[in-house]
Amino acid sequence: MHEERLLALYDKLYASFGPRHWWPADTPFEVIVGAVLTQNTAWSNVERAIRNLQSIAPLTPDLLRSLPEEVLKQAIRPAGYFNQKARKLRAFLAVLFGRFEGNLDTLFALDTETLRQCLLEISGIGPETADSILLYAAKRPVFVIDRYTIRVLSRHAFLPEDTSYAEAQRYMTDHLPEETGLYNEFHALFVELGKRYCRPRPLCSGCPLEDL
DNA sequence: GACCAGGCACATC
DNA sequence: GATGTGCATGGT
Repeated sequence: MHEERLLALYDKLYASFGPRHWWPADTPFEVIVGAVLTQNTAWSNVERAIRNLQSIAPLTPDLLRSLPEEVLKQAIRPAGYFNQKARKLRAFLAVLFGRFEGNLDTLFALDTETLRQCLLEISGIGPETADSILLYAAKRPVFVIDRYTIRVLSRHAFLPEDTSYAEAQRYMTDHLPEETGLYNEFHALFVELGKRYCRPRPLCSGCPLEDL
């Protein structure tokens, strides 16, 4: 029942927007950097920050770790909260180099639950950032919830609008087949709908889901 | 100028 | 456990 309606939503979104080809990044490490930089920030601003970093050298853990504090901050400045985000990226690198030889493959060798806990212990990485890394960088079947996901699901009466992250996540995984590819596309489609039509104001103008 | 954006940590009740 | 606040840039 819930599953049918969710899949109907998915089909309608997919028919409207097509495959989103997420995450918009060239490497798993770039996914991680983008996931931190996009916290409460428009993606267009993150793109500038990532371009700035790439203009210095290919975006790798070693490069990022080698950058002086001020150079890093100035590069990511367009993404906002640059002091905090510089610290968050450094906190991730400290764990990556301290415990996993600076090697993402070594970090990603952990099982999904252990990896999620490991990420959540890093200051600056919360549930959405951790799950984005799990799904889009490590390719694990973990459903990512974000502001748009909750807004779309509540406006279309799947969930109350004050639903917590964990509750929304469980709702999705309880009512969908556990498939990385489905979770990947579905979340990306939520974001696309959210950005285009499901905004705080005006509410739902021209939304392609009106008859859902 | 107000509002919004692919959150999170921390303080406080 | 719920609620409030600071963090910062750039587009609409």
